[in-house]
Amino acid sequence: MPELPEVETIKRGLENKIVGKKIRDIIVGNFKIIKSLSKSIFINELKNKVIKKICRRGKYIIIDLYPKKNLVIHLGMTGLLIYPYVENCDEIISGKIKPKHNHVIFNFEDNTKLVFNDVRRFGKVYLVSDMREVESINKLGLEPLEECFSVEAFSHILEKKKKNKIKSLLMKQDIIAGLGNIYVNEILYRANIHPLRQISSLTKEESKKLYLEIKSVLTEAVKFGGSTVADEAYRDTNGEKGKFAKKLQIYARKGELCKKCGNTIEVIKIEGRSTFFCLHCQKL
DNA sequence: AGGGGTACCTGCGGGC
DNA sequence: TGCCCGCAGGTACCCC
Repeated sequence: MPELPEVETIKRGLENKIVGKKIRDIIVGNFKIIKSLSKSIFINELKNKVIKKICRRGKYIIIDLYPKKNLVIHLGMTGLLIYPYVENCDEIISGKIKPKHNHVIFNFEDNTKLVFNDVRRFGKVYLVSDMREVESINKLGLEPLEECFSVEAFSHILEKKKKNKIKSLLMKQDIIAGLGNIYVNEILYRANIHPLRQISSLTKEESKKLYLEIKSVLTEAVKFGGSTVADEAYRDTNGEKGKFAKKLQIYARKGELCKKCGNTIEVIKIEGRSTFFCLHCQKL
């Protein structure tokens, strides 16, 4: 699912709409989604809390509540946050969003609802008093769109991880937080680097180009509200598709012709994930 | 340390 | 038409 641009789009959507609202009650349809607390505690703790602030870290959405608690949401592959959720909006938005996959419903005091819907149920919801309780967030690496992700920081990472294949490295959340399969494919294509290249083989120019493409692909994707590939699940909080999909030049384009050189786009599996590339533009 | 496999889920499209 | 297979934006855990 959602990688950094999609999660950032959802975060911005919620920010404009639910900050300041008070939670009246919660309906949890599937407790397997809820981590780190019993269901009754989860529901009781959330009642009467006010949404104070919304942040993003990697692919996580962090909702600060008052009195102090943090609601942390990871969308997995197919998680969605829909607001405002109204009866039958599933059909209006898209046949893809089925009410039977509404796993958590937040009812606000003004009678509006925020719905967490997730077909495949890989998503996770945590409620904690301290962010340090969410182990996986502690381990996240640099935020690629923040200043901390500088050319120097990136060179330092490459230096430390020389033996990795470049695609494997970019996919690691504990190194750079927020990249996933779509954007890694896209970034490597634009940087003309084969996904299986050993990091130690990258020239200075290639590393620099790669750094710039990470920043520019993500920035542009955020600007376009992320990517909804073909007719897949991702939607923003209003149920709208991400408009960056039509800008994707390599992802899911097996057999099509490379826009730069006209060669046929190939696909291989790397660590179990489909990896698309043009062997002419991205030499091994 | 890095690489591979599997598991967690549902739904869709293709091949037969 | 139906069944089986492989595939899908992620992560965690196991093994070598």
